[in-house]
Amino acid sequence: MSTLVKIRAMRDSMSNHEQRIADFVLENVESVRAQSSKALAEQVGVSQSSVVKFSQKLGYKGYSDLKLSLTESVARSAMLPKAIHGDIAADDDLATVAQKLIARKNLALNETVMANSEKVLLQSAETLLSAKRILLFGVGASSLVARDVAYKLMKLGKSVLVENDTHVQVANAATLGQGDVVFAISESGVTQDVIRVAQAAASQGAEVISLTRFARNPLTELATHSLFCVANESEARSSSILARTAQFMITDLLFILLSQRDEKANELFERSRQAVKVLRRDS
Amino acid sequence: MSTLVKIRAMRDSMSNHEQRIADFVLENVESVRAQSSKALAEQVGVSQSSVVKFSQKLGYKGYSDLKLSLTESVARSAMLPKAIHGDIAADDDLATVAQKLIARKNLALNETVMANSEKVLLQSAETLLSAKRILLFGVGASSLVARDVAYKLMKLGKSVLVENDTHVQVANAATLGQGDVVFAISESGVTQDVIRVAQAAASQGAEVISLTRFARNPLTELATHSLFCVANESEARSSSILARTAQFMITDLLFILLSQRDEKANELFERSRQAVKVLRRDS
DNA sequence: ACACGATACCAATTTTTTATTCCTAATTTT
DNA sequence: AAAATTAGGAATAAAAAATTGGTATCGTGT
Repeated sequence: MSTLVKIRAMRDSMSNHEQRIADFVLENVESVRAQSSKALAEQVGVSQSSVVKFSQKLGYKGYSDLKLSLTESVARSAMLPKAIHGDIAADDDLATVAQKLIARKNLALNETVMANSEKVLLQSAETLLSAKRILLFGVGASSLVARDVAYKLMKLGKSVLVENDTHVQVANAATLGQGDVVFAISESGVTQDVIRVAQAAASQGAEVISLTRFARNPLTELATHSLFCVANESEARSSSILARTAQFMITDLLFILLSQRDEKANELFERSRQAVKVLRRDS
Repeated sequence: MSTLVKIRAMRDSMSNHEQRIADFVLENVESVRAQSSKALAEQVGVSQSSVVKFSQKLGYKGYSDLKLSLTESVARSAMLPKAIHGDIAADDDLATVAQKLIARKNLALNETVMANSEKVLLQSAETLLSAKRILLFGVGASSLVARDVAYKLMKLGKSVLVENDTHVQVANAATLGQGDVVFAISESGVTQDVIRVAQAAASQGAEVISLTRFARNPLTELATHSLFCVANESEARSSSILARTAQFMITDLLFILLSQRDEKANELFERSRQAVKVLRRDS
């Protein structure tokens, strides 16, 4: 669904007419696929050139390119396990809730993977692998994800900094420089604390990897590598369950990539596992 | 793959030049998708009109239509669950790793739900709902899950204790009594620290909810309500990714059950969300 | 073997579609 | 309020696709 996700993500930063095109496309994907730019323009009530410009603004070469990519994503998403639609309702019974939750998590996982470019993922992995030091952080719920990544990176023998206190974070960031990496996690991408730290680090020459929702936001602007989460968290009830699920998808994926790359990984990992085993027995 | 199948099926009943076009398309699906009829014609060494006729003979409106349908089938087949089975290998490429990871997470989610009895899940929810105080803990990676649950319970207005330091945990447990609940998370179910705390709490009359791997273990023996995770973590490489995924499945499920039950939940939750929003804007 | 119809194929042309350019109006910035 | 940037459309250029018309080729029946 990547193209549709992209359109949805950029919708809010679009102009009047562009939004109208976006809405129409989102509503009528199927019919758009078979229409020419002129026909679409007429239906929406804008000029043909606007449709072409809309396509180009989304990053496509032109309208044909958009259409191609649109059919591609539609075909892709049609192959995904059909999720039970509709939000989890207050009177759903346990089995239904469980089923819906699984379906939604699954959708978040799939869409998150599709929302990210292979290139950026691989580059991020390389960057982390060759980093001298890695500063991880996130605010609120994301801080747990940051901490999880930190544990994993430690297992790989990386030098890692995690810290909840934002003041300490800024202080830490100030000590970073060339060859160091900041991994910033923020669902919204607008949290000031995170931006401040990223800014501090970037200005010292450290690389910044961001993990945010799939939309333009201040954090991605700062980042050297932007990773994205897709979580269609329509209702408040679900808290940030899906956002977290999506974040972990990316961090887990990165971790696996790192393990694959780092030849010493398995050895070191095994050693640390043994150490824990010993501890467990002793205590 | 339907389009490619169709081409292959009709290939034999085609004329000389048409077969040449068919062969080229079958060999170079990817590049054809981006080519115009003229370009394709040149590559194959036939006229542009032949390419159009070829498309029409296959049942498409024209060349563009064929191209669209071609990308569609390619996308479809790319999405087909390829090598779902088998571990993630060191030389799997990114797409494969992602697919396998999703498949494994999905399996963990489903099996975890199936491993738990509805009754225990519902009882656990009720227990948490009516608890005076809730002490949460887990060791290592599980401690993050505990913390996540703590955040969510706080949003619901529950009185929660989370603590990493095991000594403090024991001290905390000692203060618990009738009406209090311990939520203990431990993948193995044998970690001494966890058991000690659970024991202390249980002896004071507090209820114990355990979340462990799906097997008999000391912790479930102690627990009033035993919840289980299923994570087929065959290889070391995956670290505790699947275990964590499974643990979150259960805690997320519990959280939703609680939200459903607690009428005040949405209101309180909304309030806390607003508070965070304000903070964000100020800072 | 030859004529007949059918099909294959291409070049040229027409039609359709797409992309660009250039201009105006609106909006934002200074 | 002036300047600069941006949104959007009309007109046009460019490109691509589809049709046409005609010749060559193939197969079939006589």
